[in-house]
Amino acid sequence: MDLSRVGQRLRSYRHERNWTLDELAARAQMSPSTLSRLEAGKRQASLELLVPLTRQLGIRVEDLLPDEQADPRIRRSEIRRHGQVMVPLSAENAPIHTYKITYPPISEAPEQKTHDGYEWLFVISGRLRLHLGDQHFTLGRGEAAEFDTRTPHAVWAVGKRAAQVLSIFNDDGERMHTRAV
Amino acid sequence: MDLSRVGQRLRSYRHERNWTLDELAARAQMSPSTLSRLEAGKRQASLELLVPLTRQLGIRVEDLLPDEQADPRIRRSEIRRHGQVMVPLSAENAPIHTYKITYPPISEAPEQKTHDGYEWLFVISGRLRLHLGDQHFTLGRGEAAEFDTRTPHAVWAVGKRAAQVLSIFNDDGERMHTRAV
DNA sequence: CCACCTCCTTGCCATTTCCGCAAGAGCCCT
DNA sequence: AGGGCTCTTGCGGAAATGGCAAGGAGGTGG
Repeated sequence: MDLSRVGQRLRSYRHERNWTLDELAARAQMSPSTLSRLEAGKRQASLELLVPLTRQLGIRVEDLLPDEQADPRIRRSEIRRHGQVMVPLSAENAPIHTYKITYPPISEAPEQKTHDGYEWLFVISGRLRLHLGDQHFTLGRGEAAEFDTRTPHAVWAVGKRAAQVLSIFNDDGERMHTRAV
Repeated sequence: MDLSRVGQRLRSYRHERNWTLDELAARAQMSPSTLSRLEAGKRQASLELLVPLTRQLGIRVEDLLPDEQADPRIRRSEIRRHGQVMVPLSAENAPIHTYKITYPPISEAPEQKTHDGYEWLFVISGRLRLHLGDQHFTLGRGEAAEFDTRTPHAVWAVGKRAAQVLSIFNDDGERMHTRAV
């Protein structure tokens, strides 16, 4: 993010209004020299200075920052729970949740769980055991499955290695491809 | 504007994401102690610090400021031109422009001008002379007029006193009350 | 050409703020 | 008790701050 032009933008907003340095400085309750240096980029742009100025100019702080495509990269922390490592691959507020989940191999089936939602998963590596109600499945690398999570289900890795799984699910009980977009 | 809670908001956004101080500080390339003090309000909130943080958190700088009803007061400088004093009474980006204009009395009619737009005016005090194409009018206190500014027109004060006029106009050639809102 | 005005910039410098480091406080879990 | 995790804070050299006042730059009028 380029902050070097903040002062210039500030100045151009001031000029648009035909305000002098002294006038804006007085309205924003700071000395003209401070404002001059701020506009010239010779002072740090702190909120203490910027907020009164943007208020007087009728603009938002964001208006002083360069337009920027929102960063599309997902930057969330992995979540560790019951030995699983879940790496979120979608935004927190996204309608569909995507995770890469690493299941450690365990010898006994965990308890089956039930909740609203629909899940799709793909086995990247390892062998995955899926209990879905009374039915039992084993999925190898490259295999995929989808199921309604309102059915009691349990998922874990079998064998020696952990299983890496790409998991996509949503919160309500509908199939994902029928969701309104 | 209350800036004292900026740090608290920052912290709550971080907590929403279950990020530790060290994690966010590393992502935003600052030391944990700096971030700690910033969140505690013991450091000035400069853009240098805030912008990387808000980028990492996926929020805007404005999200750290208290919601505030936009100040409805118009705060613009008067414009002086040809001896006229124009006090803007509406925002710069408003669809309709409103001014209180003080016309100094002059003895000769200024040149008639033509431009796109529609104008409505009201005489607050003084006597106003209006030339509109071939037609000549004099307006006293309390009188109003409206005309298409594509017609050649000239406005000035006559008599000894300046005339104060409330003037409302828009930029295009339509009547104001027919504008789409 | 000089005086004057307005607008803005900048050197000065006492004072404040910054900020990384490392110690340690508080908390939870075993 | 001990260890791990998270966060806070004292310290001190370094950097930034900001009001004042001098002065530069540009325009206008005598």
